[in-house]
Amino acid sequence: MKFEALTIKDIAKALGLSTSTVSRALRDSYEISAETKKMVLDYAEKNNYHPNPIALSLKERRSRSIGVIVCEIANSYFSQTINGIESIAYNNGYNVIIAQSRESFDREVLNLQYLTSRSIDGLIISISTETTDFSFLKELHQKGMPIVFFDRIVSEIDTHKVIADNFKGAYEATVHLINSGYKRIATVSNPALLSITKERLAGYKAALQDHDIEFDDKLVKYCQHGGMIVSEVEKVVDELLNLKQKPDAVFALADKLTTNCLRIFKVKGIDVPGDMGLLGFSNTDLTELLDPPLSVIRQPAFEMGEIATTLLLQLIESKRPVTSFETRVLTTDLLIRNSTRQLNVLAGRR
Amino acid sequence: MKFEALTIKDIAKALGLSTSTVSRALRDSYEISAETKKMVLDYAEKNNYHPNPIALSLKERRSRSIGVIVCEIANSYFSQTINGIESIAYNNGYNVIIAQSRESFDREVLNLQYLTSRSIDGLIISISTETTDFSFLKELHQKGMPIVFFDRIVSEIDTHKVIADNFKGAYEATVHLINSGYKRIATVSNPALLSITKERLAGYKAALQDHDIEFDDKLVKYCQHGGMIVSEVEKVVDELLNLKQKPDAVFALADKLTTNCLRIFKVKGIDVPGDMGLLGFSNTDLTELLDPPLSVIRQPAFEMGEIATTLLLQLIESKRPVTSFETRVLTTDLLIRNSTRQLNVLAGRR
DNA sequence: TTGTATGCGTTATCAG
DNA sequence: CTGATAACGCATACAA
Repeated sequence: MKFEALTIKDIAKALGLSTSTVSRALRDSYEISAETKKMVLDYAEKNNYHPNPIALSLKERRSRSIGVIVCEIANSYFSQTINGIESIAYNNGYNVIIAQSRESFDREVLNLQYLTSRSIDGLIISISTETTDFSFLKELHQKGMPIVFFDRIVSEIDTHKVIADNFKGAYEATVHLINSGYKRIATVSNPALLSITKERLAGYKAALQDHDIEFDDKLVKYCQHGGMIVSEVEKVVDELLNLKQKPDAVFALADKLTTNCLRIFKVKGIDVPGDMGLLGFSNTDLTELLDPPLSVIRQPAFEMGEIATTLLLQLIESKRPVTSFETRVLTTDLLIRNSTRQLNVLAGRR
Repeated sequence: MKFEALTIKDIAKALGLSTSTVSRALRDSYEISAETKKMVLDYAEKNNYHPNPIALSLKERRSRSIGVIVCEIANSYFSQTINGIESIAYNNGYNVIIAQSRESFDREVLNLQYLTSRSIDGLIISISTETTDFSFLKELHQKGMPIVFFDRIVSEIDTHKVIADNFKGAYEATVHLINSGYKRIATVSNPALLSITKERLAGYKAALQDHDIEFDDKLVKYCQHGGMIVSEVEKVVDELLNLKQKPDAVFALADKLTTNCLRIFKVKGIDVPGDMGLLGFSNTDLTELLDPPLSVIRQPAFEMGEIATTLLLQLIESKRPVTSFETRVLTTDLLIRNSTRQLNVLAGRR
């Protein structure tokens, strides 16, 4: 008892018409008589006819689906972004096909190959921490595949991009740490080559400079796998703690890094913010409920997903090749959690 | 400069062969001479040929993609499940198409209509809180669409199901609350008709009974929208707090409900676990870092996604109609967080 | 061993 | 107003 969907041909046979007549009737063509139209429409309605999207895709050379590649779905920032993507895609009749790179370049390329070659109309991607070779993406872009980058962008490829104002976010966060009395602020970050890392570190450095604090590159630590592996974060935290001149605060430059730093501090019995200040980028909606309530920089993930999708659909549906691309920069929110405890500690510190 | 992929026809023309020869050569058919095969393969390789998946889908009447409908992606439990789903799908060459019902029955049906009618080969779904009419799903199932339910299942439809042992999880959690000294344990739960609600409430009731605590239905509160709206949770918490005989603990029966209860208690200045015990189902990986560290029941979300997908692929790829379906029940983990503070409070309570 | 013809479901083009 | 036919890209039964 195999699933056999009703086709236009079935309707034609049942009604003694030709397929083209049925097709036109269904599309409400002006050249079909009212009665034929009604007959077809009624029959289609009653028998729950739906055009076969795959046949349509073949004909129209478009699949009405967009591919999304992120490193990991189970990450607040990315799942919120996908939420926004799905929201716009759904409203415009597009499917969203999800793939995860799991921070692996190889998987990213495989996903790319897999999704492309005509099965997606466009691509929204945030590249993996490992990716330094953009030739595949470049080629894809040159072949005419509409691409929108978000978060971890590839600056060399000229297309729409959606990012948070990472510079400003990091700047404000660093200033907040400085104003809270911290003097030696370390960073735990993603790989150095990632766009977000560069932008955030630049903001951090600018804030230090504006407050006459000397930049010390021993205080900048990188996690090659973006904090996916806890031990990796633990290693760099240990390195920081073993420095001759220990830092008094950590600025974590990504979601997983922030929460994993907190986790490691807890395990090691390091009191936050007593022994060590902590602030980081994070999009979980639980940061205010943490112990201590953690001040965080939050990215407008949902909106970023919405905007990326809107831009992508513009690219997909534009008749002429698009020549001018934009980079949307959204503001981040610095959410300051002033637990009483934190205030006391900070007061004592000053 | 439009994206024009290489087709089998192009290769045939370029090499002076017929399309069928090329097709067979590419599929490594035994009836093609080694030299022709090599010529075709080399040309395809050099020109980066990829078969058009849409044409393949039309021919084979399968899209090699599976649909996933959940209420919300940006929910730890569901994003973890999708992680597992994507993992298995990827390894088997299937696309994952995501759709969100946002706890709305109408959207769920629209998604269903949208994804089906031949554009997906199978469906993995956890129904929305609103859904009480399963006729659409039933019809789909009868038409032969392979379906696997997970988490919020539809017991009336006979197909594979993947659930956590909600009864046992809730039982153990309730027992833990009882053993911690709580005597009047309220529940905040999803709508009563949801499978998970029934199973969890049954576990809760059984635990009460086994410990000679009378069940009081005034202590059972439902949130129609699954805690998507904070105010909804706040309302039922208020109702509980206004009871003549106030509860001394809350057992939250779902992810969002748990964290939102904690959030509301914080806002209201209710100390957990001093003024009010709290324990709930939750899959965020931050519960141990919360204030207080929250004991939770965790579902094996990733594995559930993996198993659901494995079962679905079996259904899809089985030649004969499958007649015997199974319900996989995975054990939950009760993660007990014994903060010193909590221990003191509980010691004082006894 | 290779080529020709057909069909998957749909729409567009051309006839009638 | 309606019908026949070709085409989208591919695989395959059938011919050669």
